[in-house]
Amino acid sequence: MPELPEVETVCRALTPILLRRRIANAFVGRNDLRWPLPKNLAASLKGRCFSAVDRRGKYVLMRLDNDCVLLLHLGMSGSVRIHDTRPVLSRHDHIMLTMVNVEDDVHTSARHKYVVLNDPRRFGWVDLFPVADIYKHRLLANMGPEPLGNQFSALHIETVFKGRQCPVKSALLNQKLIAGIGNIYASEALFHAGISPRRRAKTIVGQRAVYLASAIVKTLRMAIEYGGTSLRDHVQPSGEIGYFIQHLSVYNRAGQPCHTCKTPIKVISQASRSSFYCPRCQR
DNA sequence: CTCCTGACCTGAGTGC
DNA sequence: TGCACTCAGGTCAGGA
Repeated sequence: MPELPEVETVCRALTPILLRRRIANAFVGRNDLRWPLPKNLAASLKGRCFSAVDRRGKYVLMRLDNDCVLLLHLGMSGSVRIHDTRPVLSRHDHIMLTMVNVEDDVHTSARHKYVVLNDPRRFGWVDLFPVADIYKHRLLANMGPEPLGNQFSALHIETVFKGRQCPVKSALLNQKLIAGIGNIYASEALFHAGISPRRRAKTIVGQRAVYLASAIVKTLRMAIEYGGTSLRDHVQPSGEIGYFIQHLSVYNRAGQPCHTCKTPIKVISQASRSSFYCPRCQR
C-alpha cells in the first residue's frame, strides 16, 4: 500500500490512540514478516507506554517510555486498524496491541483500543531498538530528506540528481535521494510538473527542478488531506478508505483521456515498475 | 558507485 | 467453476 501520504494518515490516526495509554497486552502471531521480528517482541512491549509517534519516509516510528523505538514499515500490503472492541483476528492480522487508558486501571473496557497490523503479503517489517541508535539504524541512516520538510527544495533535487543517467521516475523512487515517494506519487508529481518520466534525472535543472519540487510537495500534501490513495489494500486506521484515488491524474489511468488535453494516458515499464504519463503534457 | 532484474508473498483480476 | 497467468502501493541482493 503505502507511500508517504498513506503512512502519514496511519501516524495521525495512531497518535491519539497510542499516547496516554498503556500496552496492556501485545499479541504477536508469527515470528517473521519480511525479516524476523525482534525476539520477545510481545514481552518487550507489554506494560510499556508510547511517548511519541512520528513518521520518517515510509516508516512509522513509535517511541516508548523506556527509550526504545518501535519501527513499522507497511511494505506493499500492510495496514493498521484501530478497534474499540476486541476484534476477531483474521488470517493476515499478525500483531495486535491492547491499549488501556493510563489513569484507568479499573475493570472497565470502555476506553480500551485495539491496534491491529494486517499484512497479507508480509513485505512489511517491524523492529525495536534504542532511541540512541536511530540515526545509525541501517534502514534509516541513508534516507534522503523529507519532501515536506524544510531541507527539501529544487536545489536539493538538482544536487542529488546531478550526473544520474537513470530516468527521473526511477530517481524519485530512490529513498536515498528523497524519502517517502513511491510509484503512485512519482507518476502524479511528474504529471503536475509537466515532466516526462523518461527524461534522465540529470536533466532536471533550473525551472524544471522548481516545477518538480513544487509538484511533489503539492501532490503529497493534497494526498494526505484526502487520507491517501486506496487502490487495493490501503485503508485508514478508522477503516475508511483514502479518497485521493478520485484525484489521480495519471496513475492507473492507462488509455483514459488526460484531464488536461484528452490524449490517452500511456503506461510504460521503468526498472520493472509501471509509469503512467500523458505523452503530450509531459516532456 | 549506478542501474536493472529477480526475489520475496498473497490475492485479485483476466482470459480461456 | 476451474485453471493458468499477470499484476500489485516496496525494498534488497546480486550482477552487469
